[in-house]
Amino acid sequence: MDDIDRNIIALLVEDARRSYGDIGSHVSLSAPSVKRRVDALRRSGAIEGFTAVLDHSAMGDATEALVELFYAPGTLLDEVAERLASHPQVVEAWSVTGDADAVARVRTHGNLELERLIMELQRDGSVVRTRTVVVLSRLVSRRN
Amino acid sequence: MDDIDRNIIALLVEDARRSYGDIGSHVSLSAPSVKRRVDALRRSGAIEGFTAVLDHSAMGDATEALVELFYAPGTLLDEVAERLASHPQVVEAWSVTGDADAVARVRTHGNLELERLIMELQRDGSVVRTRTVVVLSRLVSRRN
DNA sequence: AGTGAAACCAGTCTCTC
DNA sequence: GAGAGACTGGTTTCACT
Repeated sequence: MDDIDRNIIALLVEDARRSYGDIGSHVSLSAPSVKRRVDALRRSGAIEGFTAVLDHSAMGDATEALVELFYAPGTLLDEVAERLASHPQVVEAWSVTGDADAVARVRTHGNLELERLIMELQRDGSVVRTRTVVVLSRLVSRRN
Repeated sequence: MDDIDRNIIALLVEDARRSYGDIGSHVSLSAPSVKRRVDALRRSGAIEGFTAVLDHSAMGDATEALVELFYAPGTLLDEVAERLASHPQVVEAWSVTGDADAVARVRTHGNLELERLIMELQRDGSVVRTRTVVVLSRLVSRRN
């Protein structure tokens, strides 16, 4: 992983559909060389894949929230992760320090669906309590 | 925006470097038709772009945290957004309901840089208080 | 909105350095 | 590790439906 690799990654973060030749002209390398490096970066796991960046508000998912989750003592993380992942509205979730045990970032069509989701999360065994903050607006959103 | 568009979007979220022909064979459309739909989805803003998904822990950014920010009354959101965006470690930030005014998701090389970042955020005018939870592990991470 | 044909461009492989 | 060249396959435009 050298500066050229980091440069290639930056170019692919900016636009994942760039051609190898185009990337090569930015980093002074031929297309095959760029392909070899990108293949290596994917194999090493530094690049996990390529995805489309969506405008969810333009697609009906207008409500975002952070749900803090409090679990009963002795609850297993894998179990928690599995239950959270089973809800398609849970976009991201982390196990955290602090008074809550985990935080889930969720996206729903509106407050009604958010309310229903929170109740479902509370019914998923071992959840003792939740505390939700609703996202009013997105202040920063970096592509990486 | 019909079911075919939603299908095309799902395929591009899964792999943004898929060819139009490949997408077409999944949605029973020719490559040129798929291209026109993708162009339209980009123009409408539903698709904001295409990016590489990185493994940040494999690249030295091992520490993630959520920093709750409390601002002085009357602080302007645009100002807050600009100041947060000026720190490259701030990956995402939202204005939220609840007792905190905003939450920033940050990524640093380690606890030392996190500590320094929190102190810098506190020095950015109008910040009255911060409260930080450190991410212990990633439980769910959906690509969308 | 869609298709198929055609020209053009990009991806990928092998070989050589 | 990198480039050149050749082959394969993808992208894009156009005429047509």
